[in-house]
Amino acid sequence: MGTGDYELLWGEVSRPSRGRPAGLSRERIVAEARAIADAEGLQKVSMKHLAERLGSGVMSLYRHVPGKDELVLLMYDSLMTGPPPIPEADHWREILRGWGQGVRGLFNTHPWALSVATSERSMGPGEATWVDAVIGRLTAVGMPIELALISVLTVDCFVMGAVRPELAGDSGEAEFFQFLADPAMRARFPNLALLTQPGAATDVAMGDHFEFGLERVLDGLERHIETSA
Amino acid sequence: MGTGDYELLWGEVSRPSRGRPAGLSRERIVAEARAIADAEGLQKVSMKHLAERLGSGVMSLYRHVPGKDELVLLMYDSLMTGPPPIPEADHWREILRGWGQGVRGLFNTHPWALSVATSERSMGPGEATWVDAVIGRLTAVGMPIELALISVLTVDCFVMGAVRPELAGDSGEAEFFQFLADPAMRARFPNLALLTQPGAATDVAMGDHFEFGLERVLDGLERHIETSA
DNA sequence: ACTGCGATGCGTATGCGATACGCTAATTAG
DNA sequence: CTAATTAGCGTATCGCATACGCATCGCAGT
Repeated sequence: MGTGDYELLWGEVSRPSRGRPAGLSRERIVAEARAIADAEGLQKVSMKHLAERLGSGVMSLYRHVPGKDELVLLMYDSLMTGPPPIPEADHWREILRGWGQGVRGLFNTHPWALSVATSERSMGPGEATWVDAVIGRLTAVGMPIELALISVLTVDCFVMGAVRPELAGDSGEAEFFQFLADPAMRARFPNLALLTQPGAATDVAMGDHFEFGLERVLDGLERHIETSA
Repeated sequence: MGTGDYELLWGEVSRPSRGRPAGLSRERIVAEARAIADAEGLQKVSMKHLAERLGSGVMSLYRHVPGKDELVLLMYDSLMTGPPPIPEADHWREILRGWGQGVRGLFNTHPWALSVATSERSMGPGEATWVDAVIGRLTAVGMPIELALISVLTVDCFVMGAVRPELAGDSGEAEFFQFLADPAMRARFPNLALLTQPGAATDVAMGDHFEFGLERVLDGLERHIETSA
């Protein structure tokens, strides 16, 4: 992966005038694959299943995408075809907050995207468009461009990390600490046990974990800006 | 996954006195699988390859682990069998910094672990031990326990997000912005183009991205503590 | 020792997913 | 009308996880 993906993501899709015209298209394949992933999970995206949905033969797909792995990369980048989540605000903090929440929303809408995002890959046109846009907006409101880049990266890092527990299930904590039902385990993990005692304010903390963490990251950036100035 | 893993991770490994004694053991299988993953990547961990390494038949493995997916979970949790990365410090900030760096080191030593960590899963005994330990240490130096938990979660989120680009390759930036070699692309992404201009201080920023981000997160937590007090 | 239960080791068979190859069908340039 | 060119896709292959059932091995109880 890594290197060879460049051609795939950035190469142009040729549309020859000669020869048999294409019924399928890379666009349609990627869109249908995304529909499957959204509805049934990335695991259910097989070339066979995909071909059935498209009403075509399995091997026909290979005329439009090099292979399964590459298809997944295309699926991911196509998520960022639309407008980036940049709020109409004039303060960097609000812009980054909106950006972070937008990215979170993306992963919540397309849970399969997280595993793609956290795999080794190179940046595609969609992602580049989005990143370029935020950075442009941040510099427009006065943020130095190097700081803008690293701030976006930092926020993204936090968001990707923080989104995982959300995807694990709404119940969250209940299953997360399931083992603490056993008294022996409460003795083995006394601190975790404290947190699940009746009366502990953990529920609130866990529920708002994303918001809390994001604000802390923004606080940290703010302090850095104040200190540097 | 998710729910059914509980028994696997927390259930006791029976050692019956009757019947034929086991030559293989779950422990040995997991250890060998980890060795393969460390050396050749998680993708190369197949039941066949693993069995060859262990000098056993493929199906013998299934007497000790339920299946491949479960094996991977066991591999991950076994990473946290040793002592947690908690520095001998008395200030929460140093403790969390050391913890964050330690977790980062874990993922750098075992790159395959990141994809497991970012998949949906439940907490195993190893991870529980580590988390219990940090939280205990943080409360010991005066941090409220709810804050300790959410701070650890926040740091973990950042670390997991920030570690990915590191694993992608040492070159990092060069390949990351490969498409910007094309003048047409520099026009299409003007802000990213600025960042790769000769003279831009991006190299430094990207290189220290982890350290920078971690300090920002810690700054954010510090401000929150000051404000709350 | 002897025997039989209870557990392990593992060969074989199955089924699924990805994909290489090569033939067939559909257009269009000349 | 024909040759060139490209898309559609059936068939075959290969790797991988794993269900099933049999053979094997030792200890427990006699």
